[in-house]
Amino acid sequence: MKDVEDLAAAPAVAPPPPPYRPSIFAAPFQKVGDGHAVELLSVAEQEALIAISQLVSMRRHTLIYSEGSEARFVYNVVSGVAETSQLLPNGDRHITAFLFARDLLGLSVDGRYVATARTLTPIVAYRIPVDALEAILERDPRLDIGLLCKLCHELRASQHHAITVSKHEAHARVANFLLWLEGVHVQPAGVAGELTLPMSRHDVADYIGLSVESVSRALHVLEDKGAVLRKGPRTIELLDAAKLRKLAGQI
Amino acid sequence: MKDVEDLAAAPAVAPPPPPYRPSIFAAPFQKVGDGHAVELLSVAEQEALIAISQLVSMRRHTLIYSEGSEARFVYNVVSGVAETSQLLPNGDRHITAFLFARDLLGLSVDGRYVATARTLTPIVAYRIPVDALEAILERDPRLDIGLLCKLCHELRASQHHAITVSKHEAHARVANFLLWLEGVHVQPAGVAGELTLPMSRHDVADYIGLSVESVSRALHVLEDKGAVLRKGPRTIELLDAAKLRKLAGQI
DNA sequence: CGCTCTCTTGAAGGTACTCAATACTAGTGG
DNA sequence: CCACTAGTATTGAGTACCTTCAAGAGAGCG
Repeated sequence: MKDVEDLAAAPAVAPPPPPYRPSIFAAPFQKVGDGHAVELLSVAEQEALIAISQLVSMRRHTLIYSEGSEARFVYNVVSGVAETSQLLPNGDRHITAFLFARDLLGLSVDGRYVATARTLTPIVAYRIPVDALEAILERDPRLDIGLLCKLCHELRASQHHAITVSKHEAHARVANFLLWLEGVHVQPAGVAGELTLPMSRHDVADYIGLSVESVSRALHVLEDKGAVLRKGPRTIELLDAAKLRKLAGQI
Repeated sequence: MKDVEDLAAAPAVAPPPPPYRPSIFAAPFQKVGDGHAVELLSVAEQEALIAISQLVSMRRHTLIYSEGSEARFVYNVVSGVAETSQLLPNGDRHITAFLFARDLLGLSVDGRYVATARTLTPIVAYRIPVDALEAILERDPRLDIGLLCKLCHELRASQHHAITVSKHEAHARVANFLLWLEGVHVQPAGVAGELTLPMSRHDVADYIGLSVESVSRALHVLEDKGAVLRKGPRTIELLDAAKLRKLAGQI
């Protein structure tokens, strides 16, 4: 696994803008809209970001950046799935987030990345230099507000994740995870109600705080109760969403 | 317990600015400083916030706002401790955050508060109308960046919380909680190494995802191992910080 | 000073974890 | 195209931990 930032001299540059544009998607905190996520970047802001960014593509299972290394870029995912993780002192790995199209990654503190990021699928993303971004932020208050919304959105997701992970039995956590994934992950042209998992059982386990075996057993339970059907390790059909919600503790 | 926003006609207005000023405290994401939290508001920004805000004080165990109600204010805590919580469908209560001086509360989505907030101690805070705040944000990019830093800080805290809560045994969670509290909660003039808990066992349990009894037992374990000493239900002396860190899994 | 609420402690039961072995998938090379 | 292989996923048995239910001790408030 190679760190793409080390390849700065010869990055894999994807084709020009047309099909892809920078995009930030989140629910605004203002009382406009119906509470659903909307595009937060104006065309002008997209243009400004395109001007300072580079569209890069990476293969699956590629290290994007490492925890603790100098944070020079922020990434805006165009397509594909990535994950951010942190290594705990005892050797356990905790996945802090899965990131999809229209998400941002590259959170840093004191100029250093707080997590390790890697791709789970082939990915296309805008790579935005932080110093150039900061220069834009100084001048464009509307862009700042868009980012504020996105961060609020992320914060809320993280709090929701903490809830999922703290209470609930194993099968409830997995049920919650499947429902969440169905909502956020745009499926690659498949059968309706069929969920394609871009991550391994190990990733799922490290995300919801269970052992790999428990995830497997939990899926078995959900299948036994008729809520889902395992069609393959990475393919799960949601048979009964209502039942799944009930098993997830969402009553 | 009364909702202070319903008392808008006659709020408890605290004395003029001198001793208290709006303050936002967080670690910036830029590579300046030593990685520690710093004040993010300039004097001019503090003045601007004072101009649109009202300094309010509330008694202990007072409802500040309810989940789902219209989000008209953001609060900047000056002194005291508050908590935000969410009620789960199954009746469990999950505490999303404890908030101290220099923290912000009032996160909303689509104009509605996402959690219920209540005071744990007597509290003094700036109550900032969101519409007036948005007007300032439109014009002051630097303030936006301050808020971005604060949100990053919160997001990181929330992710750390999710980690604490997902892995780890009961005594490790409690040890982590005590160490975290020592770091963020300015102690009310007490003995060095002595921790005053502003929240009940029930609150702690709902925060770290354990039962009240398990929290109690975990404290017993930490005491048995010589890491802490319970001097009272709300007073805990940290005898051996290194040992506590080891028990917390921070090695 | 007594009451109530909070906190602690005890015992039984259930759930997830660890260790271990087997089945399967997918990627590789012949 | 097929066989092989390494990694991934599932299943089983035993153990350790947390939760629940229950009762008692302590603190704080009127």
